[in-house]
Amino acid sequence: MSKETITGLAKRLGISKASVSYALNGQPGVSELTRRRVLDLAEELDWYPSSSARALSRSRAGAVGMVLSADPLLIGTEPHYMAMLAGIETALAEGDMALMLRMVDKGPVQEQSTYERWAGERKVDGVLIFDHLHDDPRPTLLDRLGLPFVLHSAPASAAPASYSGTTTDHAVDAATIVDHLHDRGHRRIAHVSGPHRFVHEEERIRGVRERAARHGLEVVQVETDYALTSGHDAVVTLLRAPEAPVTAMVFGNDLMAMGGLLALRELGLRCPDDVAMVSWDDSLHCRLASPAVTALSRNPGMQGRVAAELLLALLDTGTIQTKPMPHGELVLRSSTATG
Amino acid sequence: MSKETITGLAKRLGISKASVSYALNGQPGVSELTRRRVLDLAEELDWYPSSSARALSRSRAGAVGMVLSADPLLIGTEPHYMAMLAGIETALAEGDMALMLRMVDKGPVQEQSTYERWAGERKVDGVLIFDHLHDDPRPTLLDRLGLPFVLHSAPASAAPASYSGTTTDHAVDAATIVDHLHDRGHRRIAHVSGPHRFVHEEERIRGVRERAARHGLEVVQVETDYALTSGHDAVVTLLRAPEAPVTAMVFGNDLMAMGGLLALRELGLRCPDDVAMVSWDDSLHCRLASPAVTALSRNPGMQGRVAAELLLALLDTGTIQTKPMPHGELVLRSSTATG
DNA sequence: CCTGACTGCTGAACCGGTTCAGCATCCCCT
DNA sequence: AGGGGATGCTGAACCGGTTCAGCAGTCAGG
Repeated sequence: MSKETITGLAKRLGISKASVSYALNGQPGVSELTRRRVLDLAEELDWYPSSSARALSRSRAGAVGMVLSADPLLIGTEPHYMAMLAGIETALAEGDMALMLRMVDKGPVQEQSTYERWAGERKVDGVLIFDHLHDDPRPTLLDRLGLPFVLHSAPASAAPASYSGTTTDHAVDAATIVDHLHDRGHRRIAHVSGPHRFVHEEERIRGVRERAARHGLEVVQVETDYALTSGHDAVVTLLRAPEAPVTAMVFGNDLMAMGGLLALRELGLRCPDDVAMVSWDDSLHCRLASPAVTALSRNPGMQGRVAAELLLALLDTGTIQTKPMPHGELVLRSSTATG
Repeated sequence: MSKETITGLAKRLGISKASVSYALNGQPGVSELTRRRVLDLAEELDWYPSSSARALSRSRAGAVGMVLSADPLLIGTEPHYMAMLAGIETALAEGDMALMLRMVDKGPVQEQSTYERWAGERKVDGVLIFDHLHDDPRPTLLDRLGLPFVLHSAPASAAPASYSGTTTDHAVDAATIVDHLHDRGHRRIAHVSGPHRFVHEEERIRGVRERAARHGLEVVQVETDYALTSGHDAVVTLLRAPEAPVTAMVFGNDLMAMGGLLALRELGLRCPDDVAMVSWDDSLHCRLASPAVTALSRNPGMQGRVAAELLLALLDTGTIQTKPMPHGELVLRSSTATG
């Protein structure tokens, strides 16, 4: 039980607190000999400076926060989040920052009051936000609170220069997907997207529509909410429609694609023979499904890592930068194979 | 930007810091009138006391830590972790505690040095540990460090009374699974377990063996490491064995069960006709697989929540308690259906 | 009328670090 | 020999809360 403090160390060594502090932090003002003596003693006692005392005097918490604002069920089943989190944590650990995690289910209000609280208590030095919304209230709020932030994975078209973030060009990804379906001979496709309030969904929708137009493809758009059952229901509705049926479907995430597969099976239809499928997120689900589902692989772990690094840079040096993420790569699987 | 401090509040109200502090914390020593005035002003300015100053003077961090010690790939694909995390976070939020998360991949050494650091810096008030090992060094270490902890999901047989934790009776779960396979007419089964260094795996293995013996079943044990490919490889090995083949397999987690299904498909065998399968963890993977896999549902979210509540109680009142978790329920699916 | 308990409040110490201004030394240069 | 600039160190203030001892004022009981 190390009840040791900096004063204790100083006494043992017969020097002042100040010198110990300088020595520990690699600051000038102490001789190399003294520095060594301090570091050695600290190691020997395995003593670490109290994080709260440090936070208080430096006015820096040494932690960044992240709010996962979603249905716990969705969070639990979406491998995407965990992969992203793992990337983020790795980068933060290297920058010697702790990750403070909060999960809220009652939507944006809870998320925002979490930020207010964190800012007021100075509990985190910055936050990472994602899933950019139309008229997103968060950047304004965070600016007002003076809480630095990085906006992760904002659509390229909506990328604002006034704050740090990673951007994704969904138009390119849309083109990749649509081109593939066109190659495979599809002429009428459905796009089952997530909620339109997400800016990235809008960009995807526009991307799909424009690229499809170029090829002379018809597109049916359906808005849903990323849940497994929504994917299922969307497919049922699509296939019951009076118009000519689509021959391929693009899903906004892997869960909906899985729901779609279930629906197809129920309806006695086969994939890809009757309907081909593509998921906008790749995950183990897509690999394991039968048929395995063609999906856009976007490496959420690496992306999370980059976002975290941007945040560290912002906190360290105040550098505001925007980093475009690499385009997704379409992993071809059976769900879009041609007979 | 609230640069307000407790001194500021005190000045505005013309009273002392001490009174403001008492008022805020619901402590006696101030009149109801004064308390109201303080609380109202705090609300109006939306001011919150600095967490680091508070942590320093109370010597309490207001956060608990958790180290996820596993291959990032495994973490990202195991829905189990996320569900548990969601439950834990919910309980902590209610107890007004923050969750500090760290992910390490280089195994136990990193995990232990994280605890040393956290304890030294007094960055967390307690930690949650899980995946109890044989001769687990962590309880001893944490005791030495004076860091309170809760051991989540320790096997009932190994439950020590000296510290708080949740326990799981794997023998009962093993019986549930074995009974089911016996009912379905299997006489020779395989048990593909996780690493034996986990105490719960040992308890499961013993549980399966004993129950099987009672029914006169033969059991083939295989030790692996929870990875998808390990499940796959185990199945290939099992089915190539010269002895009589098993007709049912029990997998230590959902990923291995998925790997097993893949292997079966490759070998041109059918589930459940040629080999039946059961997973010890339920998850979306089991539901979505084809055939859907019979699995033991254990509600990791609820269990995480209970563990977090134990930790809160321990920190609050020092209460050491052991809570047994409900037995798992076998969700019957096609992978063990009879013709 | 005096005592003692209780209420409401305050000044000051304290938590454990960081950081600034200031003070010796010592060395180099002219 | 003396001025100027590093170098190495220290005392004290400060970060923003909590908490303790103490001090008036009030009020009930003997």
